[in-house]
Amino acid sequence: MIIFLGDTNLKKIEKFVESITPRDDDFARWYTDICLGAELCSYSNVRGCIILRPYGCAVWELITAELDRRFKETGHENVKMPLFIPESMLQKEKDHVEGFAPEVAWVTHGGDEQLTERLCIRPTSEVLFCDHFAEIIQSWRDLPKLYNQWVSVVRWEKTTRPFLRTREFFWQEGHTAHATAEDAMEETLLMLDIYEEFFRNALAIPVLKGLKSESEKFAGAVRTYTVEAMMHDGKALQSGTSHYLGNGFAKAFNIQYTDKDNQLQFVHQTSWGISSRSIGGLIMVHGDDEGLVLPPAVAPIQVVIIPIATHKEGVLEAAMKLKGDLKAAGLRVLLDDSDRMPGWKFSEYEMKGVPIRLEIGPRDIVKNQCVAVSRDNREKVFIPLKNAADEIPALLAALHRRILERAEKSMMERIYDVDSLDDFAKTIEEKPGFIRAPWCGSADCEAKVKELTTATSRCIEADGEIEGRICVVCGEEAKHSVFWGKAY
RNA sequence: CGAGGUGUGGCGCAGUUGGCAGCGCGCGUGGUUUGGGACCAUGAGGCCGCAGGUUCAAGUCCUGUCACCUCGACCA
Repeated sequence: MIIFLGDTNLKKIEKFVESITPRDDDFARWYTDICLGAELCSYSNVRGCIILRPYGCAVWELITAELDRRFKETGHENVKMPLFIPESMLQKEKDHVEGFAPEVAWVTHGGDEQLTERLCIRPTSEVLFCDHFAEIIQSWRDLPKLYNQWVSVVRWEKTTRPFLRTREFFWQEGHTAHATAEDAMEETLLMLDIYEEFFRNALAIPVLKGLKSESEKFAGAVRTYTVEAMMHDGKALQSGTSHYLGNGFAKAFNIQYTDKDNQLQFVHQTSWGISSRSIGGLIMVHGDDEGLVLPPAVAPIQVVIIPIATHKEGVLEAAMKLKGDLKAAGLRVLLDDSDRMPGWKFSEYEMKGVPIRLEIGPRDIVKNQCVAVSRDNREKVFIPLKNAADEIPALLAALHRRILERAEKSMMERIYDVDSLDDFAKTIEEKPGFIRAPWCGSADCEAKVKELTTATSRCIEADGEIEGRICVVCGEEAKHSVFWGKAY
């Protein structure tokens, strides 16, 4: 049988061939297609490492700028610690070294010569900061020390995915030392709040905030708090953590100060971090079948201007004037006057998640207007050229609100309350999302949930309702209300 | 770490029984186009992952090795 296809069908087929994998057909492949297609990153020749390409790097730089500003506003200072940790130093805190040992990369040689002591490539820098704190802290007047660093760290992961789990990743790690446990706890919670605020207001990602269970907490911490986001496929992404370290590290590293009564005291510490993994979150929360959708705060290009029929009288001039107006208004603008077809450019910048597209062609110039199209809903509005600089910021703000609201609705609608383990297993299997269920607090029950459902405890709900409720596993009195989910 | 898969122009792939290394996209140049991924013409681009072996002859067969991908196990 011979099938004749009309022009329209041929076009559709061509487009289908060139487009990315539909999100709901194969989420994992869709994710990878976006990472590569939006030119965020490339695979490198070392397994588990990625090359951050200019566009992806620009997103990361905007993320770092947003966070760094918040850190500075709350009195933190940036430092840079070395890349290497001597093996003996790493081993000073027992829980810590046990937690990280399986994924540490080692340097054994300098040139041809074997080192007398192996050097670990930092998987995190607690011990480096501790060693340094011990040296610089003597008096209560030296406290608090509020440090942060922007570096990359290495964890020799076995299964890797771009941004979500790479062997080397970029992050910030805050490390602070305080006179009292109360001060350290206050810092721990302050940074957690800053993370939550950052995710909402910069990345338009809603998060659940809470305490990690004993088995999920950071190696060496007394308490670990987390912000957890829900991805489009219902899985959880641990997006930022804030640890209250107590004085365990201080004792291991002898970080002491003299208080006002001339007594020697150990400091109380915190550490907290957000990584380039958050870019993966951006993709998986906001992206759609056309590609990435970026919230304006971290969009390297907030507005792309696409002139139509650039050879026609006045088009390019009007586009350049528009670009100048928008730049003067403080927006990040790109004018694409390349000789690509307009349709090609539309698809390209949708793939890259540019929030607003402005079209300006001969028909608009006659009317002294341009066409603005929002990335998330493709809504078109006509804007008089002289008003563009005033009206675009409002469009950007509206886009941020819409994608945040949509993400919030999507998360809230997919948190399911269950009261039995059967119901738990059935729900997590049939309805991707989070489970909220009471828990007695025992590690055995927690492990049993994981074994039966593959879901792990994500965090303990702050003011969870547990009055009169029982643990979904053992039936004992519930101590906590816990959010559970399958996690990246 | 276990199972599977893949290595051939920049990318995606084909390459039969061993016999001149090809196709699509992309890229360069010239021109026509331009409101949802244009078209014509004309060019450039290769140690077939790497190392051995068999053969008159290897992208193709054999042995080894390396890398990457997917799914598991593991993983603050």
